[in-house]
Amino acid sequence: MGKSATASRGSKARRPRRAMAAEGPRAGRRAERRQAILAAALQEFSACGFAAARLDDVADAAGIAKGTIYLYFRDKEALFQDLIRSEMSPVVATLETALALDLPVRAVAERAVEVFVREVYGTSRKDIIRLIISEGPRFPQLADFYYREVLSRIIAAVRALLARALERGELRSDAIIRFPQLLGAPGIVAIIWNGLFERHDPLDVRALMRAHLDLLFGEGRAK
Amino acid sequence: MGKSATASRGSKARRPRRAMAAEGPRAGRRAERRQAILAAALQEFSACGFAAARLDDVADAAGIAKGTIYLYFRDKEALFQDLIRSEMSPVVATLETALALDLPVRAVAERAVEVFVREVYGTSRKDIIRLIISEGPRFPQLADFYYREVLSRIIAAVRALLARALERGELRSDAIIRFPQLLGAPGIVAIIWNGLFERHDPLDVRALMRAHLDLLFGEGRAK
Amino acid sequence: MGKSATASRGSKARRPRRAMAAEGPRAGRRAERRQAILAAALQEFSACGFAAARLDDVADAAGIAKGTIYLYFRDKEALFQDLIRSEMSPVVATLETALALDLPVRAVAERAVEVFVREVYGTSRKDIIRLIISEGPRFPQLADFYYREVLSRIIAAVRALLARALERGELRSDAIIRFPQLLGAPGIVAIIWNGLFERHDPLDVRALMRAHLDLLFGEGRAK
Amino acid sequence: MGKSATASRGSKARRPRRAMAAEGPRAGRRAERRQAILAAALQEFSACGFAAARLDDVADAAGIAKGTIYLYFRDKEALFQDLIRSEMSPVVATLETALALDLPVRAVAERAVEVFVREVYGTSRKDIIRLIISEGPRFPQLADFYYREVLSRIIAAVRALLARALERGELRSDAIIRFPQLLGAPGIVAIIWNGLFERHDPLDVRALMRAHLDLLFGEGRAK
DNA sequence: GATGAATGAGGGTTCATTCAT
DNA sequence: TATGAATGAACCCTCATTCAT
Repeated sequence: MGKSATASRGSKARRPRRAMAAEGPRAGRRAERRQAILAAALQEFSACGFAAARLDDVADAAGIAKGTIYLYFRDKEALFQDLIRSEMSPVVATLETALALDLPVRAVAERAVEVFVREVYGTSRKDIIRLIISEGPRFPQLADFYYREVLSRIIAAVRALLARALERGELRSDAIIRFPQLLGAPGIVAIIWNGLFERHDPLDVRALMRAHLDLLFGEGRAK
Repeated sequence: MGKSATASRGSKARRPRRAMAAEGPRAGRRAERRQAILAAALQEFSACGFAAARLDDVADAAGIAKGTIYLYFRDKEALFQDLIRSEMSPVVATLETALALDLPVRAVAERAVEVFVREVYGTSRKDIIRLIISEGPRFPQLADFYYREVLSRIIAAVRALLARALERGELRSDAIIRFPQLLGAPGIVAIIWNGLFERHDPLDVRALMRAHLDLLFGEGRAK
Repeated sequence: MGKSATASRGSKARRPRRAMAAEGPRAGRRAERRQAILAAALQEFSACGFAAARLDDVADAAGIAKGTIYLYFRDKEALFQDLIRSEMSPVVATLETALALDLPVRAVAERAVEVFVREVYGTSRKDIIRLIISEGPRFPQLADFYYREVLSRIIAAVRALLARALERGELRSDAIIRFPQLLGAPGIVAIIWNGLFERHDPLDVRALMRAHLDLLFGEGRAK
Repeated sequence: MGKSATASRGSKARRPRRAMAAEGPRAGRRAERRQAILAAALQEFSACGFAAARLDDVADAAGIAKGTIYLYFRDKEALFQDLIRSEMSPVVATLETALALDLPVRAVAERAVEVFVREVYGTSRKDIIRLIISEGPRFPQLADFYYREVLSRIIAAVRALLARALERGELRSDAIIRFPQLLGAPGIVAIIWNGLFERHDPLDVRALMRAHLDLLFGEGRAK
């Protein structure tokens, strides 16, 4: 991630407090470490929750010393919040793009399902969502951020899509426009189910979400 | 003496606090206190999560001394699990009853929505469900219990209801029979939304769930 | 999360504090601290017994923070056991050497008495023995260790010595070969007496043990 | 123990603060309970030591409620000290009598051994001695009491016996007069051994003590 | 920068002691 | 007198955070 080459500085110069990640071999190394810590943090926070996760274990998993974490993050909470923030943003654009396609709703919806399954449910972002659900109530800033940067944007895109569909007569009712949450509900439920009951009763997410689309739009296949 | 198995301390089976539950003035007082502790615990666990909740605060909220908790619960975890178990069981029967009514699906579904809104969403049981979602992954026993005693029973009742409906031609498709989770999805989403985004964008649960029913069964009103 | 086995917390094998013991400036400092803690622990455990000793006081006496103890010892019990083990082992070799000398029994015995008085009775090892006597019944592992690493080796050395003496006709009877404990008995009694009645009736250990040897071997002086 | 019959009082009379255990059915019951508590306390203190013994367990073992203990003993320490005091006194007289017999030392010594084995080693008094050894250093009053009421009296009796023996030429030396502790040493060692190493290497006390007498007085049998 | 030893506040749990019944 | 529920101080242990190297 961004490991471009810059002029290596004369080795005696006082190192310049890193004003803003000027790209250099140093900056590259720095970004790598940051990523390693975030990855380890995701692992630990997912497994234990915020309060019970131990920075000791994060450091171990990242292959660094405990103190080093504090060179990259102010404290445990900053690490946690940065983690959440950094993971979700990228997927939004992809979803927005998928939802903006000028196709029949059903087709768009199926693509969005694909994106969700591939980019969220099938990756560690699923765990990020779980963390937001679990810890969000204790971290209002986080919920705020998530609402502002992720949810509201997706909801807006969904609303636009559905408005188009309504005009074209592709929608049975306006219920889902008033409550676009309903479109994402099976995704949320799948993530929760996966965390709690997978071993009692495994769930086929894709099938679940397709079934949901069938209910919303009728049985017709699209694409 | 802690966890290592070396220091021998004759294995005095911890005497089982209260074998008898003969109703007496004592038993009444006891049950009251137990309830007070559970109520306080719900408050604390909901607010902080299991790990971060402090028994000191539970005691304060219950108006008792810290040590008293241990007269009623073996330890923090037992308190937590007892809390979950004791709160959820009662509602199951009510839901089962509602779902067993021999009426059109839509009518039954609306009644179930009512039960949910009144008995779960409108009460602290909503917080219990949040706790199960948040802490369940770290307490497999809890998830097991919840699946066995609550979910599987409700799902069975839902399936029975839907099978009846299918025979009568009241169902557009069998999708929801294959994934009865879809029926509960809006409830779950509402609870989560309530915890995270209520202040950005309040949600009318009843309307949300009605809208969902409209999507599933068509716009027709029932009852 | 304590003792119950329910809350799952991935079994992160506690990383083994210090694998390497390569002598460095760090290792030296480390060993010093360890010794300081052990010395403080001896003081506290001797004064209060295992159960009543407070790690807070150990830390104070060692001039460190409470938490630091746990960087060197797993828990209170490990500290206790390590203390016992580390203090007693060194003296065994010295005693074995003294007992293996090819001299008349009486002479050897007198040297052993000297070793005991100088290396045990006159040092804090006396307190270690008191601790073994007091706490051993509650710490079978400790009694086992002590029997295996200390007592049985001394007894074997004593038996060898006495067997030689018996052949040479230096022994009045074989009684003491059957019960080599009798040779050490005055040492034990002296330690106990010292702890209990020193202020009522001080005891001259050396004289006591010499008198005992007189009884066992006759009045003859040796050396 | 002292269950004599007195006039039972009219049941309305204010109970008279029990000035001094006036013998009555009440007093008898009281003494019984006291004994039960002491017996239970001996069990617990022996098994766990003073600090680790729990009054809860004492109460359970005595078949009474925890609070009741405080009707008979001021606090945990008083219970402990009363326990030690009450158990040892009786045996002193017996030993004094045995030691005062006008027989050859060896014979007297053998009788004393018998008394010890029967009245101490074979009974729970052995545990009392263990407790004095273990806890005495932390309870100076106890050591004082024990020295005054038990040890000094036995030592005096032993000295008198040995003085007689010396006059009659039954003694090889005066060593044992100077250190009468030597006579009891095997008893002490046996008690300690029993607590620590019995399962590694069981000990025949009687044989041990006889062997010791052989060493002190020569092989001759007596009686 | 990186390290990891050290810190010490904090929280779960125990248990001697009290007191209302 | 007897009870046993209730108390709360005390203590072990953890872990986020700091800082000398």
